[in-house]
Amino acid sequence: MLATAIRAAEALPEGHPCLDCAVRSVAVCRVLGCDDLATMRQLGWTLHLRPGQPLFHEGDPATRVFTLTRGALKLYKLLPDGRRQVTGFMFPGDFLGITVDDDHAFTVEALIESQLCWFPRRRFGEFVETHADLERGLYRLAAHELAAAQAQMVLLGRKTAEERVASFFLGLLERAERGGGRAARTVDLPMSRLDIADYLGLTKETVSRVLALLRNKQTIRLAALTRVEIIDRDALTAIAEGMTDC
Amino acid sequence: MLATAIRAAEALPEGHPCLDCAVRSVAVCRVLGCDDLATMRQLGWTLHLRPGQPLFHEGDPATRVFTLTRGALKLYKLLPDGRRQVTGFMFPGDFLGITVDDDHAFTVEALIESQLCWFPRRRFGEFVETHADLERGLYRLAAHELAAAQAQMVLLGRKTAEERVASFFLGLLERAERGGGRAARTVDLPMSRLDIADYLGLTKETVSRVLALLRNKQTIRLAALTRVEIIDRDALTAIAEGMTDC
DNA sequence: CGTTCGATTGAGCTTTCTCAAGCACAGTGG
DNA sequence: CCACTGTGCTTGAGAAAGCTCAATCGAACG
Repeated sequence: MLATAIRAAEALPEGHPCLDCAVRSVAVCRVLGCDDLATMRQLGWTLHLRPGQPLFHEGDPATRVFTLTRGALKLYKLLPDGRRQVTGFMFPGDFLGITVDDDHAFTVEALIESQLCWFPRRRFGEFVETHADLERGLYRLAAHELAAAQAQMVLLGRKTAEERVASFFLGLLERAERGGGRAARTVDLPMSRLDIADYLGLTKETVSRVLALLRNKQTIRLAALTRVEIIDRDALTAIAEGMTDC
Repeated sequence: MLATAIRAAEALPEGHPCLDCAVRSVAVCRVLGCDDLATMRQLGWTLHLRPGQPLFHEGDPATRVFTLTRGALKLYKLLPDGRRQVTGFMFPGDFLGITVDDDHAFTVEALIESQLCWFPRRRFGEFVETHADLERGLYRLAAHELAAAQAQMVLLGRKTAEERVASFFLGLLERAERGGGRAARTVDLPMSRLDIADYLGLTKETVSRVLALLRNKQTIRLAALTRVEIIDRDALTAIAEGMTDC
């Protein structure tokens, strides 16, 4: 199915306005498990974001659904006094539009130069209604995200700073492997230390200190500020699950 | 639709084996927005739990889906060393079975005497496939739970102990009002202080101390160990959103 | 009336936060 | 080519929120 979609995309001439849509639709289709690329392509529009640029804010009316095709996003919620909780990061192929409310429940902002494909929410909804497999894919996606959210609750409610950071790296690693299709040893960090801290329920200083700690333990190596090499994955897994001292 | 379902249930003679199923199906139907009660009734089975009795454990194969018809449940995940995160509580009418994995992602345990209606997962899946509206209801339910999980992430990652407890009470209050249909002033706490603590990412001692604090502030009153009266809901809301000192 | 178990209260401690200073790297202009 | 500057990262020291351990309380139950 994915192969079909890619072939369909490649059949278009370079620069053709539909090319991008097609490529992007591949992502939608891959995520939602839908095969009707032709229809998807007719509906889609393109959108670019610069680093730091918001896609929409918490409370904005949810009029569109998106698929991230290039770049990286952060999703977050704010408290009135400015405290922030990053609820997730998105990478190419990820779908953004699971909601039953009329308004968005969180803010989305680009971490780096990003490209998205979007569809009007209503038309997407109509399209989904005529494609039972897509509807099911949407449900599966929501169920999957729910499970991830529950794992994050364990992290935020019960893990130590070191365990949180270890879990974070492993999560990024698994995501990279899912996206890239093969085992990875390094992960990119398109987000700032503050973003990481706000995702893990810590402060940027604590994140920094734990990074230093893991570096001293030879568990990770900071290849660059925004690039971490996992030296000892087993150790990292043990730390992440709190099995260091029991 | 709900009225129809209830009438169908009441049409059966007292003690008839289908009565319970019918009543329970009302709950499933209410939650999932499905109207085909007759079919649901034919598929359902009954199950009772005593306080503290587990329904299933994290990692068990997910072979059934449930609707809670009476009582209250807690859902939790454990770390290897025993640390626990309660990811949610369930009350009558709540549906339990959102997963795409073969195994359960959390443990479920009865807080008090409880009654559930269950269906074999596979047969439920087949049934859902033939009822597009049910499939949509399932998606909406998952999306709703996802939003709730994200709100809980803010609580666990960024709120103070006082804010967490205030949010918890307001959540229970809203749930009670949704279930009861009218404004509520008191909430029952079928769970222990430890359960509350494990839900809020605190210790039972801290929960106890915050309870005393809110009591001294005249924001709540402890009508009994397991019953809280909300005296000043606005104040509680202000605390929950962190708007006390800004 | 005593026992038990959960809830509360108290005292000291630990982890993480806060605030502040120093560092490193990228971009800018002399 | 190199100092200048800004921004984000790191490191340090002290503070605080919440945790741990321990004692006490109190309601339910035999």
